[in-house]
Amino acid sequence: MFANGGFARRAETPMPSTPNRTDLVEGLHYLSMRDHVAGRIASGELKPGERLPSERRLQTDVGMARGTIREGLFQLEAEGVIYRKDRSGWYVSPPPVVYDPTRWEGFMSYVEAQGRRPATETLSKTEIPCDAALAQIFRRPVGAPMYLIRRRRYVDDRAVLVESIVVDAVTAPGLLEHSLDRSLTSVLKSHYNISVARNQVDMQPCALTREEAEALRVKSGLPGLSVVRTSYDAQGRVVEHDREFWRHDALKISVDIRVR
Amino acid sequence: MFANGGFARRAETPMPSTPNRTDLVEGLHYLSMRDHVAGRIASGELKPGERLPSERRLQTDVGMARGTIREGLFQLEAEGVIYRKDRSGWYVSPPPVVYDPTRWEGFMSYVEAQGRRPATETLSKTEIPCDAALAQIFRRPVGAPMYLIRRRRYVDDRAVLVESIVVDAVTAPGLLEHSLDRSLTSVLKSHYNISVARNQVDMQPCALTREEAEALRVKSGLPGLSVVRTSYDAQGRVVEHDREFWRHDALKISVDIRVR
DNA sequence: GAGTGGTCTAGACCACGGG
DNA sequence: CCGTGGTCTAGACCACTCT
Repeated sequence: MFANGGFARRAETPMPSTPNRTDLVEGLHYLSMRDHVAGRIASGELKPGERLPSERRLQTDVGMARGTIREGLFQLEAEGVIYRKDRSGWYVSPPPVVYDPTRWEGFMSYVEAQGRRPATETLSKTEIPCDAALAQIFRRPVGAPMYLIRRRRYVDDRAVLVESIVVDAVTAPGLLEHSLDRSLTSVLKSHYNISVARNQVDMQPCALTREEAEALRVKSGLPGLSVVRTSYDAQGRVVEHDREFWRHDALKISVDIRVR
Repeated sequence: MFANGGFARRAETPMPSTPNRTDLVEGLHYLSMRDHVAGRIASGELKPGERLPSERRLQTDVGMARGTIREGLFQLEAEGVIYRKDRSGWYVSPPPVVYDPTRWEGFMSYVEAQGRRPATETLSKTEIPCDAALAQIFRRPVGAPMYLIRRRRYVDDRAVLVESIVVDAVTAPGLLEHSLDRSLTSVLKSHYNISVARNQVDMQPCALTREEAEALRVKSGLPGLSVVRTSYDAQGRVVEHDREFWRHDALKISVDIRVR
């Protein structure tokens, strides 16, 4: 298409019906470009994890300026269909993992249950003094000792989230000496007999700032999902405060609620 | 870190108050541009709902090409800080509404409870034959009569979501004759004695397709949040199947879960 | 070193809105 | 009508990866 002679006139069809998913012929170049690539993915020509042709290659393939090519790629990225590795190329996204905030299984469990391969990497673990914001959350004095744990988690070797966990050092003394590359909840349970009775979870679309973006090896400013979880024990004491930043295309939230 | 409890965008680097020349803080122009505008919003110079200067005006203000200006604006849009009305301009986003999928109050209730002004507009209501996908969800034969309701919902006069609701026509005969501009759940309860015992809710970042984008009067392909809810009664019968597309910047999800 | 995406410029024309 | 954002072109240089 758009073979020669410049521009196939934008015939802009009036769109009477409701085609919903597959928008057919579009007058806009970046949309045809998007559909061109989406078609090659849907047809199975390009499979999850595979690399797309380079932008300059696509440019000659479809005969558009590079900016227009990129506009189409950004759309597919926003849809979660493709993702990029910085300066390496564009790749077809694998399916998202399903997360149910009302369940207690940790990341390792539910990723594995979905037939994917989870991994956790501890980026840092330090003791910090409680600042004003944490003081309010934990109801502890400013300056009280806290543990700060930063971890990166993977699904099938793709980094999907970074998180910062804060735990009251008085509640779980010596926590940092344990291995934190698995479930933190189970460490708290088995070594400190702490169990969670209540979870407060907030989720919101966000943009990944430089720190998070670097940890996920993506471009700063890409859309992400922020998940903030505060866990309480039966006495209402804060056990854990966790702030996660997910790739926006890695996660699907699913909640099943029954009236009692 | 954790500087404040909210989700205001976190500055990557401190921004000097004089953005004249040699902004060495960020080597990248579109990031200084982004921070320039973000600063004017944070300082209160630009308030929620207000219009930003035009792109060409910003161009002369900060001395960059228009493409670079737009790159910065897209970042702020992804962060939910600003939004655009097609060909009208860029505006400062109002704060998001909080949605708890585990609660039963409808849209009208929880928006009002947050001091905002909700509104619902019925776009269409029709009877349709059950297709294959609906047949599976409702466990009804293909071709069985169904009601399809399309609505648009507002917060403070800004359209924030469009939804398509499907209800089994046999379960709620004559449903379309009632006013659907308020809570559908309460109509089902009061006129048909149907109450919901279980909710299955799925949420996933998505890109708004043309149909949804037009209904929200935004550009096709903008990031959004897809919320699919299926409601069941005490007998496990499907009461309602609802597919919502939200502006990505209009919503914050908050769940509070207690172990029983 | 070659190739990739990331950034940036300086134009242009268009469709649509009523700032 | 004029101004707006939306789209598109055709270059350029850079930082980074190693496809």
